[in-house]
Amino acid sequence: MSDHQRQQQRLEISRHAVRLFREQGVSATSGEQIASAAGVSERTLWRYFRSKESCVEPLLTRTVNAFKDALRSWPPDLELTEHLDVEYTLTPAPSRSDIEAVLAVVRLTRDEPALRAVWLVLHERAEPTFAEVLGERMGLPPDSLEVRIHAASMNTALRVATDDFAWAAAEGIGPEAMDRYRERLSSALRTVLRVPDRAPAHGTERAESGAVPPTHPHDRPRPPRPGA
Amino acid sequence: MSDHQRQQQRLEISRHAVRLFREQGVSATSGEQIASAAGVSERTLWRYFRSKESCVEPLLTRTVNAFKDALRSWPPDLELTEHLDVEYTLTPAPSRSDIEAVLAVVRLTRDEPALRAVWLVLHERAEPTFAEVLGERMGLPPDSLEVRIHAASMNTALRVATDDFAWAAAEGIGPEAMDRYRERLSSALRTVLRVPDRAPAHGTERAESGAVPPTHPHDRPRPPRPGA
DNA sequence: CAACTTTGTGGCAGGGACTGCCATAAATGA
DNA sequence: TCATTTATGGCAGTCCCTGCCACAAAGTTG
Repeated sequence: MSDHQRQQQRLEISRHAVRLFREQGVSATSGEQIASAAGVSERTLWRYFRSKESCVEPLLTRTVNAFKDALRSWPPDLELTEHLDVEYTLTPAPSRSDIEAVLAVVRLTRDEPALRAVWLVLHERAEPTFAEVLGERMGLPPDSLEVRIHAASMNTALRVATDDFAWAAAEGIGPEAMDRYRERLSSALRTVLRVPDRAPAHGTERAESGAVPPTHPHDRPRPPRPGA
Repeated sequence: MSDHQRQQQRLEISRHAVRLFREQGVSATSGEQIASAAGVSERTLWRYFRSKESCVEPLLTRTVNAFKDALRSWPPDLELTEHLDVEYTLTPAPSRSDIEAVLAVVRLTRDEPALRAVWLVLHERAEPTFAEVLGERMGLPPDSLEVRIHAASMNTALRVATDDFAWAAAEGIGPEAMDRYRERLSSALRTVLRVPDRAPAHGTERAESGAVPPTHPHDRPRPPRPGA
């Protein structure tokens, strides 16, 4: 079986899993349900995914992958943000419904610690790739501390911006939402990369800290008693 | 039962869990073992911890907490790195063996995805605190995108530096190792905060990308077949 | 085409993580 | 001292997930 076929299979399962998670919640969705919805036996489901929650991975990865692709095509003579403005559309590969599914999952991660974990792990896994590109740029080895830090920061900026976007676009995504997203992402990357801004300082893109607060009171060790 | 007592109990269990994880590996350690080692019933173990792996949390949190404390005592007239050099000793609260345990766990996270996940989640949970301090500093609301990004970057820098340290100090930690750690952490934070360096640029603290490479080939979807 | 090997899948059994429920003990307070 | 709350243990049960085996599909060699 080709690697590509396997990926497709995983993606297909992922779509079903996410649909069920959205409809019923994660804990109310059993592995058996996912398996039968995807038309495979439960046994093979566990061969494809190590855990119930990791079923969302193939879909979630798409946001990071889109960024990766954009990064790799980053020409040396351009600002990163400028390049992303034209390149990082996120619309090419994934369909509209896929995007909405991804964003829905991101929102789910707020209250589902296990999903949050796969989201974070998934992002971290992308860091070596970022480090490679940045290392190239900076003329430093990709495994040097400095490059790794920058890569991780970039990663983090991407994550925060995406989180933000997921909540801002909670009800439907129009082109203006996408624009807002790119704008926020650019802003985030700029603060990380500290590219000399043409505008004097801040004041335009931040200010109103609008949108839904994507903070995460989520996890906590979950002790029996919340109060005193 | 006081909150503090509960914390102590959790910490105590955590020590046992980590010891067992180090001795036998995570998967070979059962919840029952942890419970009986800690002298509680399995039932109450699950009341204290939502999962086997999260048992390491109370210990792991100490590194982040130490940083939090140092951050909070950051006087307005000092560079952060200078402040940390004297304040962030990490030795005050936790004992030597605790520190070693923490570092061992951090090393374990390389090959134990579940542990890696709690490590990442734990770090992310600290970001609001960082954001509060930074927001204060920057005169911006703690929930503004810019502040959150900076907080997250700081977080990430701390994580990468700690990871690095855990591997560099794999065999015993002397004072020189601690010094190296602080140095690396300072370096990491400097690249994130981009504080104007007194030295012309780089060239002193990075250069040799020494230490053990703390990259993480760890997770991967775990497909049955690695090759073709 | 036939025999053989390789690879993907399903079924079954089982272990272990985790939860709900109830009984009971310990702590708190009047 | 009694009543109430709170922490714990035991037990049963569910579900996630794995090891094993048997079988089918696909590729390889003669």
